[in-house]
Amino acid sequence: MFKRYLEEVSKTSLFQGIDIDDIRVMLNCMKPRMCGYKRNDYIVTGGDAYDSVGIVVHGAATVSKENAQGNRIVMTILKQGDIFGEIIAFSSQTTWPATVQAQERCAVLFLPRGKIVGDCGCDRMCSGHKAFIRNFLRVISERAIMLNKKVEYLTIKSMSGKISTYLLEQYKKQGNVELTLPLNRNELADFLNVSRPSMSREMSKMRDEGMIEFHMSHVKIINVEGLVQMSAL
Amino acid sequence: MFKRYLEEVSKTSLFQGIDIDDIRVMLNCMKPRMCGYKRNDYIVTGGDAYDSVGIVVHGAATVSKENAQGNRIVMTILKQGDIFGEIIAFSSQTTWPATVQAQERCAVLFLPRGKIVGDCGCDRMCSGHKAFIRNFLRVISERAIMLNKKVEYLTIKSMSGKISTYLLEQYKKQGNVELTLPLNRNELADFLNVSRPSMSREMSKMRDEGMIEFHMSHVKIINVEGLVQMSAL
DNA sequence: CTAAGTCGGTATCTGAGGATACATATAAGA
DNA sequence: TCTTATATGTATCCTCAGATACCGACTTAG
Repeated sequence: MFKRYLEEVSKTSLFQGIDIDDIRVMLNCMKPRMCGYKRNDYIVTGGDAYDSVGIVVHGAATVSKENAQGNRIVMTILKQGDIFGEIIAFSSQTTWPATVQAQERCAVLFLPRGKIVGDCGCDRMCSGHKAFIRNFLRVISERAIMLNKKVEYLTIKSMSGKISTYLLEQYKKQGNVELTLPLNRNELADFLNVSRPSMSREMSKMRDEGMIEFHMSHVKIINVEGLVQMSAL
Repeated sequence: MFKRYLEEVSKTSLFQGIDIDDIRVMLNCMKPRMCGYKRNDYIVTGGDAYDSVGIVVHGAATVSKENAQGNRIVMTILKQGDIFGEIIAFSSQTTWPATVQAQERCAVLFLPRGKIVGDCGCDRMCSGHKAFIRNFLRVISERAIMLNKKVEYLTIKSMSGKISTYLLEQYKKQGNVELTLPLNRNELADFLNVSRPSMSREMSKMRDEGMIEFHMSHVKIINVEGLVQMSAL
């Protein structure tokens, strides 16, 4: 039944490093639900009863939320292999906090929340199950770490602080004062939760002060110490 | 060996709902390390090698981080029963991201990260182990959900938006337009990441506009619709 | 009962950064 | 190649909220 997508499933973060035969056994054990959707179909709707983690085995979907007014805000885009609903699987939450909608024809595998930590028939853990649980823990942990980082950025008050913190982090990650930013100005402004023109203004100011040089996505840090200084504001 | 603290351990979120005899078996199985500290001792230092989840079984400790400048910022205070290091246990992170320091004489139980999903000797899951794993998943999930909520608040630009969102959430939770705020003004301002006087000013403005009434921790919502309107800004 | 501390509201001043509009530069397409 | 769309830099204006100071209301300790 799931044969067709076994390949895709094995590539997802949740099944990473698990033998494909074990995955077959586990899927039989967990009794997942496979659903197909066409463009613009609602996969899950915010407020609906929650009972399963979703895996996009094919296609793409958008995760959106609407505020009290009814303005819809797209939060992320799910691609093949991405999962959704994993954070609330083990919480006391009983409804979907957001809406997931098919961006194109797509297929989704739903794993019942209760079956994840082996409430399934098999007494002993199926052989891949431990790895699966470890993967699940890893996925949630990484989400929490990512959110934590986001909170850190949002908590920085001044814009120069945000920008220099971001640049220093990239510097640390890329190990070179000549950086290639992975985000364009719009995305970066969005990530730092500031307006694009203001960010440009600030970056130009930093350039005038001799802290950095830049052209499009290329940034060169001139004064590391100065940036460190600014990052604390 | 751990008998003395078995009672405390059984009350922590990680061991919630597990039979005390099972806990004893599990502790033998997981080979945790029990350490005692006196006031101001460093329990773990940011940057040190990470290998275990910590449980404060007695006393209190502070979690702090220092920025590039060297300014130390206290992030949370751990009380008896609280755990730390749980978010990175299953990530690829290998060092402690923050420093934990004893605020008073205290005792900490360290559970090796590798032993949590039963790499221990016992082939089959010890009977309480599934519940333990489920608890662990719940704890991390709830942390992620909390962080997610925090991000949502921090992302709201205007102060009136933050305040009305907060009040509406409390309204929803308490089910009554007459609210009792669980935070005092300082804490609330801190949570919303704004300055206290500005918040007071804004709340007074909302009162003058006939949206709310308040006195100390008691707030009465007069115009729910109006608040909904504001929460979108 | 006084003194010192804590908590909350208010007023004034100021500046960081948002909104907007527009110019330029790069990329994509016809 | 010329055209169109998208990304980026810049200038102007103006608002929102931070900093600071101060007052009054309560609380707690001596």
